[in-house]
Amino acid sequence: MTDTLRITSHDVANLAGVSQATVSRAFMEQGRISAKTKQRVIEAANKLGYQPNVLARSLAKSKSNLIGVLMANWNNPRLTETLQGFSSAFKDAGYKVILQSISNDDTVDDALRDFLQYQVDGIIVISAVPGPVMAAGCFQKNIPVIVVNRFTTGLNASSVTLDGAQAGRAIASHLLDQGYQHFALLRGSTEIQVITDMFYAFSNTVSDRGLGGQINEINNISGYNAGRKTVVELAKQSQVPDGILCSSDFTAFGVQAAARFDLNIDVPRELGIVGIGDSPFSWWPEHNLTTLHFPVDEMVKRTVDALLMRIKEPELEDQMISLESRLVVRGTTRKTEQQ
Amino acid sequence: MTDTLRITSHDVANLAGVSQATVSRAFMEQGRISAKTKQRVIEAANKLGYQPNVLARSLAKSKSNLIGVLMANWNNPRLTETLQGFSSAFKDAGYKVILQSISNDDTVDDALRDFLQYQVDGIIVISAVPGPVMAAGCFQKNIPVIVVNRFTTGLNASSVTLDGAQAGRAIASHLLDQGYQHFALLRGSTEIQVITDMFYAFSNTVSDRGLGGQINEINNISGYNAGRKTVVELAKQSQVPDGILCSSDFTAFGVQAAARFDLNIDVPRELGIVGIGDSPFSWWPEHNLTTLHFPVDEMVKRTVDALLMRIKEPELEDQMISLESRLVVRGTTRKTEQQ
DNA sequence: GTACTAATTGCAAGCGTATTCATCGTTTTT
DNA sequence: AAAAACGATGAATACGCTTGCAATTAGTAC
Repeated sequence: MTDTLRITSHDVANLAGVSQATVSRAFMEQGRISAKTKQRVIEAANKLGYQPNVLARSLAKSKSNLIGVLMANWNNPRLTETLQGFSSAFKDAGYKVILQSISNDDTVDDALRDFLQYQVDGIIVISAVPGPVMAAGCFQKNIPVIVVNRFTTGLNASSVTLDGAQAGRAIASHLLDQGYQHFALLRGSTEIQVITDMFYAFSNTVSDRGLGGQINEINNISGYNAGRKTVVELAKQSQVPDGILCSSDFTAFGVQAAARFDLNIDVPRELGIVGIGDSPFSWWPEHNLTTLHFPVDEMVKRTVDALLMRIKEPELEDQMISLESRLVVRGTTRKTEQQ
Repeated sequence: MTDTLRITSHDVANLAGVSQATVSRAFMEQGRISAKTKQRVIEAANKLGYQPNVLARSLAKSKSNLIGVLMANWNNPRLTETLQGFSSAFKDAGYKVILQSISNDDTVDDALRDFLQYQVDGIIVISAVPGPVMAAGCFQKNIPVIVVNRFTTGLNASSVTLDGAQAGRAIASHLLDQGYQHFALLRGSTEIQVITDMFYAFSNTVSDRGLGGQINEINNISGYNAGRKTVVELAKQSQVPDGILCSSDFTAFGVQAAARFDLNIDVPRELGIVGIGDSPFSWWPEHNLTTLHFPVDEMVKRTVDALLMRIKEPELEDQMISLESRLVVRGTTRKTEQQ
């Protein structure tokens, strides 16, 4: 095994007959160097197969060009798209993404600690919330943190989320317009602020209409089977609502299945179903789900812009960005033609 | 803004009254250091909020503990699960994952070049194949490359894939056992070796049975709409087969939709449909798809093991690992009871 | 208490690049 | 033609850590 490993700028310098500093300058954007020596250096580098060592560069510049991304939910297709978006967008901006996912035994803060050790220039947390201590640590080290898809406040971190209140109003309006009156609101964890906001706004909108609409809020329901079982249970108690809002598409699909396979309830005539996320297969005719659109591209863009801005100007304040989204009306809710 | 930034081992050394080298040893696994000074150092470090700089460590040790993962297909849920698996498994092994995804304009090799600049200790390429030049470059630098979900040979890279031939035989056997005879094989790109192997083995198995089974292979069909449209077209020409194997679940769902909504063909009686991937929602009763299981966990484990092994012992040879998988028989193919 | 060994600790030289400062050759100005 | 201004280059140092080597201390046996 011929050890051609580890070609450094010194090797290139020797071959090109210049100093190491000159090689360094040849590989920088704004390097003060004459065109022809640059040319010569590049040729020598190519001949040797030289690649600058980014780690050494990072050390020297005290800037890693690394962004730590923490992914806490791999089951939502729109969120994996978001992850993809981050990796592309940061690549275009000259950064690399270092990825971690949360497993059961380790916490958000452990992951953040690892990021700090790698000297990341910024941190994105998807669908989880950092602990206050760690968030303060990042703040003190001047490393911006942006929380995506979770609202959080008082934490030295920005956040980018859907506008839960706006969404709740939009969904309620649509359902009320279509004559639905008795609602069930199905959600998983009670600790997700955006959903809380959404359900709150939903309830308020229903009360404001003053038509005597009723609301039954059921927690800890998440996923297909849970959604399906819940509706069957409600039916057993003769408490089937005529409108169900689910905090995820998957739950909504389960609700739909209950109506279709278990209870023989006509959707959307007897029951309206609304999901959240606009999953890539929710438009398929076998589902045809009315669902809240999830603006992946905008979420990525706003997040990346905010983070890069903060990296460039550390004095900036945290932002709470909430994105408007629209309801995609399909076949699981009634639709008036004149709309 | 009190600039408490950049606490180094020197700062800790000062506070603890020891040398910087001692601080370094306190933070290493196998550091030759007495228990009580270690204790003292740790306390000082905590007081200052010190975190070792992994970049500097990597530079000094010529080992980055970084694994480059290149993701080329974000539409397949089983592959994003695989990505998640990699990030968890490498974390447990003391590595971090640096993630890149392929967009239209840039190539696999560009991404690999970036990985090399970050001095990664190993590279995983998911659903894409490196160019020969770059693969040779990695080999020369002694950085192991493993290609996942694509078979490739003669490239100084290992590969981990499904065993296409075994899968093709299993699927053909099942369909023939159930009396299907006229087949269509739908695939996307013709350049995926595993699918080629699968279709080849499928065809051979059909011929071997000698029942006069026919096979129509159709290329460049990928995704729901393409699958649906294709079957409708076949129907127009009265060439509807009685068994269809699709190179992805999504295509299979489209085929199912054509039968259900466009052509009113009875599945599985008149038409058997088989997908590949066992998508997380393929078991839902509205789909109930017979599909080839995708062994995510095993694929992750075999890949990680192979890569770590190669990092530890660079002399090892490349491996071509192919994983057996089983057909999950559900409602889109006939099922004999005595099975 | 002495001599010897083993365990700790400090010193200093890297790891590969960026960057300040001084030097030197060029070009422009008058 | 001399002075001034400028752009290109090299020498040297810093970035924060690891590690071989030497020096020191603690530990053991006699």
